[in-house]
Amino acid sequence: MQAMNSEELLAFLAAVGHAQRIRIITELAGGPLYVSELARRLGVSRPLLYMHLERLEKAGLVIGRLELSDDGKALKYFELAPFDVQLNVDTILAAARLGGADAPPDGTGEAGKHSPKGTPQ
Amino acid sequence: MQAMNSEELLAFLAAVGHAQRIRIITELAGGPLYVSELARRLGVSRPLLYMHLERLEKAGLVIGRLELSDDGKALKYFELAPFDVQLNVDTILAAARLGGADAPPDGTGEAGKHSPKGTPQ
DNA sequence: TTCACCTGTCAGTCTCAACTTACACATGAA
DNA sequence: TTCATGTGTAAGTTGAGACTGACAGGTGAA
Repeated sequence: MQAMNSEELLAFLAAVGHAQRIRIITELAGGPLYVSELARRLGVSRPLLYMHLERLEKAGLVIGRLELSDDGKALKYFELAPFDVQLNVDTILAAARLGGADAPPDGTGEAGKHSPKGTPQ
Repeated sequence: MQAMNSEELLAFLAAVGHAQRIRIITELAGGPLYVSELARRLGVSRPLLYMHLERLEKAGLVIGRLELSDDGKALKYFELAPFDVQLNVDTILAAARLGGADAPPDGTGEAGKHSPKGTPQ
């Protein structure tokens, strides 16, 4: 979970930055749940929940596994993946330096320019 | 920057979770810049940049101030606000507990339920 | 007066994520 | 066979955010 590039960081932030998905995380914090049960608890349609879970899984926030219940039914369980991300200027800059989708094509982003008053150009 | 509720956390995450705004943060990390100059550096239209900056400001990530340059021109400078957010299951749960826009109407979200195999209902 | 800067905002278009409805397909139990 | 349960996906609609272009205003300098 350390040193993600800007692409991964973006996926992570976009995944967590949504009310429904925060609720999913909150619910899964109590332990693994299968999709239909989770949908019932949240009052959300199953296809919609699938989309959110897919997004969370791609971002590495949840892990899904197909499990066979005692009575032979296939249940898709999801559980929280451990994650811990520090978010400040330094970590964002570090991610940007690692490149990724949104990295500027040219290295025009040197730090330390500070020109709050001098005529810029 | 500590103990934000789910609403604030969501605003923060949604603000940072966007490629363009990550680039804005990256650029502002080098020091304050006024809008037109920033727009030029990023190759972004000014109205669009305004929207992003507005969003970042509402989330408390940047601070804008109108400044008068030496030759009497009004320049709108933006600079990074200090921020440091830890993102893991605990901090998200803590934010959810503080309530906010996405908080569930009923307190159905107690942790510690763990029913991965027992018949849920 | 005109030019080259700047701020600020409005009215659009467009794209994509979010969301709904509906289907096909399994299983075990009545 | 039918019902209630589950998975998985393929349509569609919709709504919000992202983005563009054009405007109105201000300044100082040529």
